[in-house]
Amino acid sequence: MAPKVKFQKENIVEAALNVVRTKGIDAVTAREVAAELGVSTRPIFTYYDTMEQLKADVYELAKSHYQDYIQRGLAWEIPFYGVGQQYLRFAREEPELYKLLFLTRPSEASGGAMEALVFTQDLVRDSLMQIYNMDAHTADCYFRDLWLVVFSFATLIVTDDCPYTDEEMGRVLSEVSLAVCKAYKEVPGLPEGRYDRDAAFRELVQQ
Amino acid sequence: MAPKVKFQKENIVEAALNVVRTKGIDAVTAREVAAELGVSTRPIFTYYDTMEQLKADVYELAKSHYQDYIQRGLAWEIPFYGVGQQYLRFAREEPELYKLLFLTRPSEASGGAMEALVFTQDLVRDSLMQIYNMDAHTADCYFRDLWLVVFSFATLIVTDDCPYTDEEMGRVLSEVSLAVCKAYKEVPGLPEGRYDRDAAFRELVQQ
DNA sequence: TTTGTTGCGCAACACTTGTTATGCATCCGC
DNA sequence: GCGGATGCATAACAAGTGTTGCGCAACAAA
Repeated sequence: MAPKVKFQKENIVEAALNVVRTKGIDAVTAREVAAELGVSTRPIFTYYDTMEQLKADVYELAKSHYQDYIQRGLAWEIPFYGVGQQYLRFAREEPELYKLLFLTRPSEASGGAMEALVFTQDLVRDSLMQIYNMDAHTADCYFRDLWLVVFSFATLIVTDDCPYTDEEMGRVLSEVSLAVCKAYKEVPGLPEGRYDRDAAFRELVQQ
Repeated sequence: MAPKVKFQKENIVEAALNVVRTKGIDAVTAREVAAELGVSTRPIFTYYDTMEQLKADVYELAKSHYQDYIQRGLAWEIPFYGVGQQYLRFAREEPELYKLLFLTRPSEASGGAMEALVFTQDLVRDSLMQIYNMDAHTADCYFRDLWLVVFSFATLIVTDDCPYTDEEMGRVLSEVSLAVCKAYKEVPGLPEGRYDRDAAFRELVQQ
């Protein structure tokens, strides 16, 4: 009765996400997405009335990729540390998706930075409450410290050549993570000085 | 011999900066800037061959505003703390300029986040070396901690409704600043706990 | 007052965007 | 096979962008 459908909604959203990956959210135009699929612009508008709706779906797909990264971080030996590392990894490997999720205002796409932040905070809070028997408020305070560190690093990574080495970023992150562990677990004595704690952290991880 | 010039280059750059302030850098179009001045688009192109050149000047003007904020921070009782506070103030009062300076890639305008970061780091390093007799590397480490905190807060402020109150941000900032003072000055004993140090900091300031 | 220069308003050009009208070609039910 | 519903390519439209030609009118020198 009708010709077979060549492209599903999924294909279009994935193509649009690939455009974001390579050229950023501003390059997500009807013609650009169509070219990515090797199609005309027509099929896009059989699934979407406006490009805004497509962008909203792209945003959701990007968010689910982000959530995958963070979930994997929870599986690390020290989940608090793992979440931070995975956050940085997301920024390195998917900088344009990072910018879409965290550096654009809600109006332009949907959601906004707050949404992903709250998602992450909920995960970390649950993890801290469960592992360290921490109360919710304290957990949120520690999450805030983690967030301050990794959010800065990640944003520097995606907006410019980051002035800090991966090694330095890892060290600072481990220091913050260690502070959490130290506060709620008896941890082997720390070396003196604020910037030499990574060794102690490695010891802790090896236990 | 010729009609009097109505608009100087300066007027055009300032008008463009006002457009950035109210509608963001993407709204800086020839017609928008002309409307801001109540002129046609023609005068813009007597001073500039392309809009990109105008945007470069706008970027420089925004940077000088930023530098004014930071310079004022150095005049505070505790310059390290003052710089952080002024950085947050800049984000609150000039969010679009902040986004232009710190959340866009170098190619789009000129400069990029690194340029402003290096400028700020130089100022803070000099200040720390002078006041606390700190060596350059240590000063940069402390600057890094300050930067991590305020850069995260500021970026949250301009990209979304920040989940942290001004009071909480000020508290964390004072905590970081206090760590600097504590390391290089004998400071009255700190209350226990990682998140109650603002009282001690206030004491310090009152001395 | 005249004259020549030239800043600027007007309006056009080329281009890119979202969105849509048209018509071809496909392919399921018969 | 085959008819018709319909997915899709083509190409157009309107709106918005940067940029530029045209011509008026202002104004300093004569």
